[in-house]
Amino acid sequence: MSIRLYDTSASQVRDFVPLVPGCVSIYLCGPTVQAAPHIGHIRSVLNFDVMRRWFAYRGYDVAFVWNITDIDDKILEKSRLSGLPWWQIGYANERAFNFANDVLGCLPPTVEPRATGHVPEMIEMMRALIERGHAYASDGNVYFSVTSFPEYLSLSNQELDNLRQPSGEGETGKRDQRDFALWKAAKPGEPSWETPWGRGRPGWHLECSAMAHKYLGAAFDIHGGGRDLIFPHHENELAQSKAFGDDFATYWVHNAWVTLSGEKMSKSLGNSVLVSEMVQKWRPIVLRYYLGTPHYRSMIEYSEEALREAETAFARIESFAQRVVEQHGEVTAAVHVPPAFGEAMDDDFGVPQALAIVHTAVRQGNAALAADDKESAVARLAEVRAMLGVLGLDPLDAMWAGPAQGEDLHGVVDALVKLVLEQRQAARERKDYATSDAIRDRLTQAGLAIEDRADGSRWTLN
RNA sequence: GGUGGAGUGGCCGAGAGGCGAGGCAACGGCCUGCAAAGCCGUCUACACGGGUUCAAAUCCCGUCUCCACCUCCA
Repeated sequence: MSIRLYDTSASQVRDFVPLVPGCVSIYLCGPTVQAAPHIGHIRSVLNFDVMRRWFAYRGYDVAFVWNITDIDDKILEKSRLSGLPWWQIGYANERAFNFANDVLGCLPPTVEPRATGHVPEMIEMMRALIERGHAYASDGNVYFSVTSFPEYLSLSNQELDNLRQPSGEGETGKRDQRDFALWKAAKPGEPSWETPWGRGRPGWHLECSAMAHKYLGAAFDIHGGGRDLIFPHHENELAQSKAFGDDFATYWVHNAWVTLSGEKMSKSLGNSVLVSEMVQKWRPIVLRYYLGTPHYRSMIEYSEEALREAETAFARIESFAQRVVEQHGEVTAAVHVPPAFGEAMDDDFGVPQALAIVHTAVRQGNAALAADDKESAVARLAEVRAMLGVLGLDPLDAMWAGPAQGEDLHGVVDALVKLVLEQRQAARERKDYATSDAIRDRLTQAGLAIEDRADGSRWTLN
C-alpha cells in the first residue's frame, strides 16, 4: 500500500514512489518576509506539516526544506517608506512566521535557508544558464529566455502565446517581454552583491532553485506551496532548474487558500486575518483543528461561526480524552492507527475522512465510558491519540500543555473548587437544591463548567 | 481572451457509478433532583436542463453562478 498524492504537473493523483527508498525530500516555498503571517500562510505550513507527519508515520525519513525569501521588491519598498533597514523588516517578519509555526504545533523544518545567504549559489546557476544559452545579461540584469526552454509553461498548462505581456516595470533590456528576471541590477540605496554582470540583487524565483539544489540535490521528491504560486513562481523555478540540468521535483503539490467573503486572503488585498490576532481569541489547538482539517486542496471560507463549530467539535474529542484519563489513568497512544484512518490518509491525505474515523472512535469510547467498560474506553483513547498525533492535534500531547506556572495554579484551583463542590454535595444530599444550584451558578459565572457524575462532580474550565 | 477550480441537507464539510462520511445546530428519547456531559433516534442533500446506464451527487453534452491564476501572492 502506497501513499497517493495529487501531482499538479500530471493533473492527477499518482502513487508516491520515492527517489530513494524509505526517504522523502520536500521543498516547501516559505514566505517572502514582507509582512506578518496571516491564516492563509499558516494553512500552507499546516497542510505540509500533516503531510510530513504522515510520511514519517509510514516509515519515511523526511527531509523538509522551508525557505525564507528575505529580499524582494516589497521588502525594499517598505524599507524605503519606513526608513527602517530592509533586513530589520525581513527579520521581524521571519520571527513572526516562526512564532506562528511554533504556536500552531508545526514541526521545525530540517533546514530553513535564507535567500540572501545563497548568492554564490545563484551566481553559479546564472553562469551555467548563460553558458547554455538559457539566460543573458542586459543592463546589469540577468534574464531567463523563456523561448530557449520548450517545456516552459508545462506545469501551469499554458501556451506562451496566450500569456499576457507583463509590464516589466523597471526591467529594461529584455529580448522578449515574457522573459523573467533571475537577477536585478542594483538601484541607488538598495542592497547589492557583486557579480560578473555587475552589482545587483536576486530576482524572485532563483533563490528557490538554488536552495533546493543545495539542500536536496539535483532531484527531490516533492515541491510544495500555495496554488497561487504555480504561475509564475513554480513555473519559473522549474524552467531555471531544468535548464540548469537538474531533474528537480518529481511531484508538485499545491494547497488551496483561505478566502474571506469569497475572496482570497492576501497581503495585497488587505483582507488578511493575522495569526497573531487569531491566537489572542482562539486556542492554538482549535485554530489548528480549524485550518488543518479541511482537505488541503479545498478552499477554506473563513468565518467565526465555522471556527466556533470547530471549537465545539474539538472540545468533544478533548473532553473524551480527559474523562478517560480522569477515570482510568494515563493512556499512551497506540502504535498503529486504525486501518481505515490509514487508508484515508494514504489517499491524497484525506484528513476529513480520517477525522470521521476519529469521531467514530470517540463516540464508541464515550459509549464504553458510559457502560463502565474500561478496557474498551482505554483502547479507543489509545487509538484516538495515535490518530490525532499524526494530525498534530493530540490534546494530551505535552506540546499543548500550558506553562509550568499554569500547572501549579491548576492544582490550587482544583483544591479550592473541590472544597466548594463538597459544600454543594452536602446541600444536594439534604435536598437543598436551591443552595446547590446557586453554588453551581456561581462557579459557572467564574468560568467553570460543572458536571455531576455518579461518582462525584467534575469541573472544567469553560 | 487563455488556463484551472468550485456549487452537496438549516450550517460547516467529505465522497466521485450501487453500500445514508463526519461535525455543528434543531427536535424527540434515555440518563439526571434539575442541569451539563454522554448515548440512541429524527431531519435521506448533491446549481439547472438533457443524455448514457439495470443503477448517476459521481460519467457525457449543454446552461447558469462564483472564485483563482495569466510576471506582487501561501
